[in-house]
Amino acid sequence: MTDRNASSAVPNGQREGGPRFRFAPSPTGFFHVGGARTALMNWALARRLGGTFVLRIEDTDEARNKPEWTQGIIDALAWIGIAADDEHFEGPHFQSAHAEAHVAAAHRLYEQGDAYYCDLSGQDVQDRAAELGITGYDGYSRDRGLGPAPGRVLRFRVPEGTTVVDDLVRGAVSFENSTIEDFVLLRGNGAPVFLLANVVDDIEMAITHVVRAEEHLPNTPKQQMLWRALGHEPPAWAHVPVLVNEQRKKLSKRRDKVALEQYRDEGYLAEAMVNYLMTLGWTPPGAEEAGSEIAGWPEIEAAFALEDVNLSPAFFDVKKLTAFNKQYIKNMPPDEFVAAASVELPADWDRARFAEIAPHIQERLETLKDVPATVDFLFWPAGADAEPVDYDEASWDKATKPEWSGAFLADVIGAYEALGEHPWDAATLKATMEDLMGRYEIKLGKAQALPRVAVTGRAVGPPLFESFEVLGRDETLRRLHVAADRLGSSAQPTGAGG
RNA sequence: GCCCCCAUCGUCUAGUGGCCUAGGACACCACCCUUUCAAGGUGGCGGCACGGGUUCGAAUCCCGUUGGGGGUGCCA
Repeated sequence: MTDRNASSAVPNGQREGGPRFRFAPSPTGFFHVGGARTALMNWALARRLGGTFVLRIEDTDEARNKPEWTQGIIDALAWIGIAADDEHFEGPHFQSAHAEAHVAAAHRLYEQGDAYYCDLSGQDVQDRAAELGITGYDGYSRDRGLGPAPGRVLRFRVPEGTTVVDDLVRGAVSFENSTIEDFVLLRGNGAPVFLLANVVDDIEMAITHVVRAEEHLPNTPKQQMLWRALGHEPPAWAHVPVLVNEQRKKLSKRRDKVALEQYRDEGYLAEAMVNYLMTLGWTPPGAEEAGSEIAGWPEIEAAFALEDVNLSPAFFDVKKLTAFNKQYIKNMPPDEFVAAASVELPADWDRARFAEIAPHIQERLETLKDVPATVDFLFWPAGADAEPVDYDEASWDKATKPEWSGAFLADVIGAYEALGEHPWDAATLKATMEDLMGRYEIKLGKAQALPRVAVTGRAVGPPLFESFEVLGRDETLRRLHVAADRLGSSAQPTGAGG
């Protein structure tokens, strides 16, 4: 069955203008990461092959779909680089606008004898199946010659034989037509179902390549029969594996975090998301030699091929996504990073001050959301009447544990104050502290512990001396004194001294 | 139940009969570097589901088993 000889070259029915791909989401409220992945694949192919990416909103389920969902889809696509104003982009088209064509096609099928009406209700079908010991519809009305009437559904007359689906990623997949029931085309109320609408629209829009998730594979033989019955050669099909969760179940919005928007809001970069999504089932060329799977869109677009897509479901691993995100943040141009990170900052935080510390935190972040907590100490109220530093007590305890800590802190304060008019810069601050270390026979790693907790409240953070420099002489010394006082008073009982 | 798909380290993958004593990435561990945390460097752990074939030779081809997934709507 793995006859993967179908080429990615345009198959039959190509019209001028190159191959036509399509992405046909239904507007259900948010954009699924799995949808993003298939959209990206279609986009890569459409652009490289000089074709078109058609966006079609499948909004035929009136029960749930609002105009804003459509805008949400367009925004989400734009976020991952699929721009509506790109020359390869077409749409959005709305399926609901073609309802008449769908119905007309159904009638044509009926006229041709490829479809017939049936007056059984869903319950009737179930009852008969139970009685006959079979599943699904048994073809009860096939030869009853019923005409259209309210309440009657129109069913496709599945022919005998075998239907072979030529899939670009899986090869030839064959289905025994006898296992496919006469499926519904028009509901009892006359409304067309997805299977039909989808095919009619694809034909109408001259789609040459249908690239979608594996869950649609079982629908494909039915759609292929429809294409033929409607007088057209089917398009090239390609079913890529689904994305699964840690339980290996298809990602679902009910139990899994699948909204693209959510990742965006949580500080993930579009480029990282795009790159990661494309590594699910596929590897950018040269990744092995480079020792990295990080690849920009141009590279991906130039190399992506359906034939190279892996066949098994892939686990959407947020940990790996996060690792990619960290890489991308680290590699951002500095000014771009400042701009992106600033969005996460409270309005009253001084942007200029943030820009000073930015280079020192850029390689320490997993997401943009981590920015505020990393630099917050620079924006705490300053001055004599400011609130006391909110120390992380565990860090404080550990930093004040060494018996020399209090004396060392006092020395640091003394030395820093002795700097007088000397520039308050990181290099000076570091050298000054290092001069003191000899007396205590400690290394910088230990020496900086208490000063760090004193000024930032925590045991970890951006490089210390740079932080002191950005914070400024007055506030740094003030916090150092506050800590010394706190240490002094707590040490009082045992009369600890220098 | 029935139909279809799939099966390489924990995860994502490279691999299309000999280059494989199976390579990379993420995660994890250790060490180095070091101003904490990161980053970087080095090393390590860890896999071809099982059983039959075919072949001089199989992770790669065939069959079966087992396991996983998807679909079975008058949803899309």
